[in-house]
Amino acid sequence: MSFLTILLLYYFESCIIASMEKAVWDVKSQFETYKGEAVFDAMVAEFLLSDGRFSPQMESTLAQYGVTTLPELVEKQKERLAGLPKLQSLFNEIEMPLIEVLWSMEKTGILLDTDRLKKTGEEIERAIVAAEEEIKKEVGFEINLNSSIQVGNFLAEKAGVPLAKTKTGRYATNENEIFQHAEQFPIIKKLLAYRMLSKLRSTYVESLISKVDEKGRVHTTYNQVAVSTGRLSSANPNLQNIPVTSEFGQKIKACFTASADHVFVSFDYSQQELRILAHLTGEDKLIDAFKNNRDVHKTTAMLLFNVEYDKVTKEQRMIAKTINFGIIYGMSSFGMSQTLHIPTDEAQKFIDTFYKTYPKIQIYYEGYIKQGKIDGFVETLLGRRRYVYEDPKRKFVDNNMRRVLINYPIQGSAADLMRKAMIRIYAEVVKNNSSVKLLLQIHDDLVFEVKNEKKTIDGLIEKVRDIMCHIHPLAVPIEVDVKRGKTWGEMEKI
DNA sequence: TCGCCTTTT
DNA sequence: GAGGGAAAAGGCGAA
Repeated sequence: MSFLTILLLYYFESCIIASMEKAVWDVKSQFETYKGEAVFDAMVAEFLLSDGRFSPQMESTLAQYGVTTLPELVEKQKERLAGLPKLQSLFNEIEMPLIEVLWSMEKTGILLDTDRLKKTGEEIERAIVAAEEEIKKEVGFEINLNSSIQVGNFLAEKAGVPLAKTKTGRYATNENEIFQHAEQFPIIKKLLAYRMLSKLRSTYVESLISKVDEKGRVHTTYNQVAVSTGRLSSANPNLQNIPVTSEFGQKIKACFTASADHVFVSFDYSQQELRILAHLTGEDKLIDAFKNNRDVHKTTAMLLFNVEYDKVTKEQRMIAKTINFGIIYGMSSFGMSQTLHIPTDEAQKFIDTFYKTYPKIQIYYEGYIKQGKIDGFVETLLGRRRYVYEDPKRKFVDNNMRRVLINYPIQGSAADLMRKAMIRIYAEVVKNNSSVKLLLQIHDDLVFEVKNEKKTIDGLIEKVRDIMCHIHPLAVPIEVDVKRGKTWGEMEKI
């Protein structure tokens, strides 16, 4: 057989394979129908190919490509992907295989102890009634505490609290705005307590109970194409924003329970975004800190305030932590001044000192933004793209775009690595193993339900940790914190 | 449907 | 001189 013949055969074979794939919009929502079949998800493809401003919609995508049916659309998407090798591999090796993983997680669901949640709900209810009574006594007339307009009017005009206005001219009553007057006006603390409880009741007690199936489990829906950085989102119910901070929040989380003879085991990437920052920028001081397993916020504080590592105070560490995360998000001096409650010029000084401390971070970002403007896009470690566009409706395009771009390679690469790890974990640990179920992903955290046997748990920990830590080697070691517990609210580090 | 507020990572 | 942390979901009031 000549070389040409082989090439031709290869060409025809790939055409046949390509033409056998079924063109589908949103495979996951109809997974039972297409299970085991070769499919091409046009929605998922369009998520990679589009400019990232909106989630892809079928009607408008068809119109945009000037076609009327899915096979015509897919043909054109394939042509585009063929010219973009990195995106093509991302599509074939990450995005398409992820569909089954998410489908499986959704279908499995998580057991909710509704009796316990109802009791917690009653406790919250009592606290709400008490708070409401106290507040209403002080207000002196009928008021709906859930109405920010009524509350704003009362605080500003009756109680005399000096409140700022929102952009639409109402009084701003958000926590950040009113908390600064809490000492002078004690009603504010009661109001904030009421708000927290009321939020817990409506969003996390009543709504969760209504979503339990006949087996006592709740099933979220993961959206693979909602977030341009490549993070997942979770809805109906959203299990990615279950409370963690307050005491009642913990109690709600403790109502998510492992089934009989099972436990939860969770794996949490530790400081993953800052490790990726160290990797992308090659900043030696940050790399050293991670290599030597030092506290990264403390390290920044040490360099920023020019003190010994062991002499860093709590407050210095807190400031350093704010700056570390602020840099990741492209925070402005104003944003930082709000968070730290300091003047903007002081915040600006911290930022300048940060960049002087870590010069390679500044050099990296200058080159990265410049290249992004030249190419018209920026990309993550695995080649996910964010196109640089200008929104004519917004005034300060450059600043906003800049913030988006600065955050993108960090959050996006972290999301890439998590997606890749989930696929390997599913294939190697979950799919053909009835003792292990993958239930949840909360951005840098995976939660499994595992048969409560030492051998199974130990095996899972070894395997999952190995996959997560070595999924894409960086210039710094990757670390994963492992926890276990009978409920999601009572996980203990192991 | 929009605006405000709150929750998470 | 404005307007300023990244990205989501969702409840509720007001219109």
